Amino acid sequence: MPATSLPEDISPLTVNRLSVYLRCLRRLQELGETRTSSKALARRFHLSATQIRKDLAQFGEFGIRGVGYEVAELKEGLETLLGVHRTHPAVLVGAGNIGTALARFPGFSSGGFRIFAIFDNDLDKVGRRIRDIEVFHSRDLGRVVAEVGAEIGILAVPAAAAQENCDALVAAGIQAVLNFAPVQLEAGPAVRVKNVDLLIFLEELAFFLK
Amino acid sequence: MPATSLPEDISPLTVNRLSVYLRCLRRLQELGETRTSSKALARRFHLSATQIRKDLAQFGEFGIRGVGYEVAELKEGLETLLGVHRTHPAVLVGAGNIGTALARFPGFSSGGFRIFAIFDNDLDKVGRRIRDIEVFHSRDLGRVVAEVGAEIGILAVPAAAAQENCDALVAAGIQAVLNFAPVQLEAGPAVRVKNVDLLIFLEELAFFLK
DNA sequence: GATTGTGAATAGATTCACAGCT
DNA sequence: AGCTGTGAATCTATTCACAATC
Repeated sequence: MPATSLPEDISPLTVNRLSVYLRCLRRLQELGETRTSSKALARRFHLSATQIRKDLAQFGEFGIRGVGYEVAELKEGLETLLGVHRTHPAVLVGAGNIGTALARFPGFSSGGFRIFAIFDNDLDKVGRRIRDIEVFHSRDLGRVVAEVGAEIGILAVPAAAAQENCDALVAAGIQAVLNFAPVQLEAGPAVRVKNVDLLIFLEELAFFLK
Repeated sequence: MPATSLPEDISPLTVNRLSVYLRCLRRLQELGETRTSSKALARRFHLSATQIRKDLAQFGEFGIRGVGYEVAELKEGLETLLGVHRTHPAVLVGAGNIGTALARFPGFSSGGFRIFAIFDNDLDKVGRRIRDIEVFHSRDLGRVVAEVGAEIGILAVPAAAAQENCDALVAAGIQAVLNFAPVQLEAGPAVRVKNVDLLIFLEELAFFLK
């Protein structure tokens, strides 16, 4: 029986691993497996069995001692924990290369997120649609964010425009920002910001090249 | 005087922060600042002054006690440490949404990386060019990777095709893989893999929404 | 007999506090 | 006087080892 209580201090590292576990369970379900164990998951997906158990233990008891975990049950438990059992409304700011790719990315819609609007200040793009999502002018950001009740803002604008667009998102009441621009954004403490800097990923790889 | 010695056990966390510091220094240089200090950096970019010093200390002495750091000198030191003082040859596998956006992304070329070839198995795409980079058929991956001497492979293919393409990259002698597919890849211990899963980023944000 | 869940032990990362330079 | 570089102290994360359960 999943308890799904929500303790206060959970590390992002743990949360990221929960996402990984969720992927693994979805994969097992595709393969028709109905039951698993921390050891089986660890072996197959190169994880740590102890860590899986410790991570889950923070949220309740998901397994049966001596037996293991019910795949469907644990999967649903993780979906609930991560909050992807419902769909989160999001908006995308920036309809350039990366923004367009994100708008077309099918994974979001099937994974608990939906982009309801795109913003750009290029008048050639305003009014067009990317995958059925309308592109609005940036000046309408506040209004549209409120209308669609967006919780998450995805920032895919040039570095120089990132802070002002972040400010606009925050002013419009957004709660979390996924930022693809290579700048350290300044948002209030109430807004969670996650930075995704493609160059930093490559630089990490470059560092470890011998 | 930068020592730029290379100790053996450096954490990826440290390396990512070095990348952040490098961005900060570039920004200061744009603004015409010629000298800075750990405290000044920390205040301006919301970092930890002690941590900046500790991170740098692992690689030598970059500053002057009582004075601070020379912006240009520290910037170059970090570029050398991260290995971006030279350009790393890379290839991109997958010319779909994300692959195309990556190929067009100007940041790579200006940041120490260059994509020399794109691979796809869609014959409609083979032979075309994206931003002057030729799209080859995936069957030519081994030959072309060897020809251009690619060190880094960027994987932007569907999940189901990720492992086989990773295998092909590894067989061709690639040393590091940046993987955008939502799968835990199996590469040898000699190959460094960095996973970038957009859904996991959003799930982290979703978790922390109240 | 097998596996979970967990306190204790270990390893790793960050912060503190100050000696050592300029 | 002010800042770097660093050992010591603290905090965080992971792993070990085993009691509890099926």
